[in-house]
Amino acid sequence: MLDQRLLRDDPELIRRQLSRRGLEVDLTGLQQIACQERDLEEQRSALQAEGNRIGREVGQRIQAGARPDGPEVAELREQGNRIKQQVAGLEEEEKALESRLRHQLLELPNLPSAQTPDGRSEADNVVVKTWGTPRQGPHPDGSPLQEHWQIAERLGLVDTERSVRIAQSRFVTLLGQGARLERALINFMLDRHNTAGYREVMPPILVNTASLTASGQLPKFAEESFRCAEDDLWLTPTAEVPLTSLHRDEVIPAEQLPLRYAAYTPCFRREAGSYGRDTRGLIRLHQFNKVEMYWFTRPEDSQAAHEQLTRDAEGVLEALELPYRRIELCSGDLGFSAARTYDLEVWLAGAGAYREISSCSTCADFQARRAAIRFRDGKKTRLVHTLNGSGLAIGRTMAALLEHGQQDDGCVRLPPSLIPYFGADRLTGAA
RNA sequence: GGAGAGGUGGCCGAGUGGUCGAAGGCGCAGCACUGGAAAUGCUGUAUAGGGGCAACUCUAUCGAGGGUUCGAAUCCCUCCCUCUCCGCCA
Repeated sequence: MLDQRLLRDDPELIRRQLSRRGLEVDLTGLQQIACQERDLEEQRSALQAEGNRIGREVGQRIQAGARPDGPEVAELREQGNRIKQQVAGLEEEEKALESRLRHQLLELPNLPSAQTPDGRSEADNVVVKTWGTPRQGPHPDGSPLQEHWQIAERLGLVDTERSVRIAQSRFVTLLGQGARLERALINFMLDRHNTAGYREVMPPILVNTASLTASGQLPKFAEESFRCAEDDLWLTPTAEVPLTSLHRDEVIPAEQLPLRYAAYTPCFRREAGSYGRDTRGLIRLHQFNKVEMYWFTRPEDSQAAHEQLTRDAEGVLEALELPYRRIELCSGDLGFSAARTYDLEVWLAGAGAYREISSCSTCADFQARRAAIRFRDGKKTRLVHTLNGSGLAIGRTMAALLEHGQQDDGCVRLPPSLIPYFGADRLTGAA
């Protein structure tokens, strides 16, 4: 959420920054509401001060011997009642304005950071670096490299047809070595992050409306999440949601910062409006597994933290020997809560394309303001900065491993770092 | 699901209509004392919003929301949460 004071003082700055996202908004109305609300508050609190004074005086007179039902007390009562009515009227107006203001502010995305490059769409994103050598087909025997879903089905790692029976399309059932590899990847990543100093978290994956609002999924993107209608609970679309709310409404002691967490959770997304896209395989599912990293930092540390967070995600890809590149998102392609984002794209050898596997963002104080997460800075409290990054999306990691490690004898070789977790150096489809 | 108890400041805990943002204690910070520390003493120590360059000041907040009253932590209503016991259950 954007700062109300900034809205009152410099709406032009907000307008300019939002237009970098391709969002043209007229903020004059909103600014007026904000100022009007502040004026009302001033009037109201002055009246309340007067009312408090009268209340005190009644008490004093009665204690000094005045009769509670005498004329002088009755006069004060009369005044008190008048003020009470006026206050009630002002309060009502104020509440109405406040709620309008809040609702509209909750709909506005974060301001892009000064470092974020300008641009209108995905096409304007910037390749920051590439790592590793993308494997190009075909196999030595001349047969083309396969896509991960072909390999997965051939080796019996997944069962798509039966998944529809159990749930719907866009769900997957992992079997045998497929299930085992998924589990190995989760453990591998969590252990890695643990060693790097992230505290492991296993949060609830049903989250309430306040949590989704705090991290920015609500109110604007309600159609993206699955909802349990009878319970004010939603299936979390990412561990970012419970991790943000882990410290919602808290004041964190400054010496505890930065706080770093890593959580594995299943993630649930309705993927509304993506009909026909990525219909095969593990790329786009209603339910997928992900290990998420999350930082709470002092504002002055968040930029360095963003680099470190991204490096930590890259470290997972490097340990798995998967070629990737780092993309910096342009202002027009930023997610709702992000001020600045690096996407990591892994090379899918069979598809012959880079595919997003991690998104590492700093949200500056945007989520912290929604979630009221502060830290103590001397005498004052200030908003923290929050950062999140996938480390990594498990299904997409498996896809990349299958495509990257496929051999012409039909099996899939795994990187050495994964062998202790998986218990074998290759997938053969036996078991 | 049934029965009971309870939600007060960073923590413990007092407070059943009047000047209470709230006694007392703990903790924390500063100062004094000390060679240094402990102990002791003194002082200070909530959050949010508004006004002011500032000192400071106004308003709100005792789980949340509503009500009664000139005045509510205290009385009334609704809701939420926590704990204990019973039942059920991975």
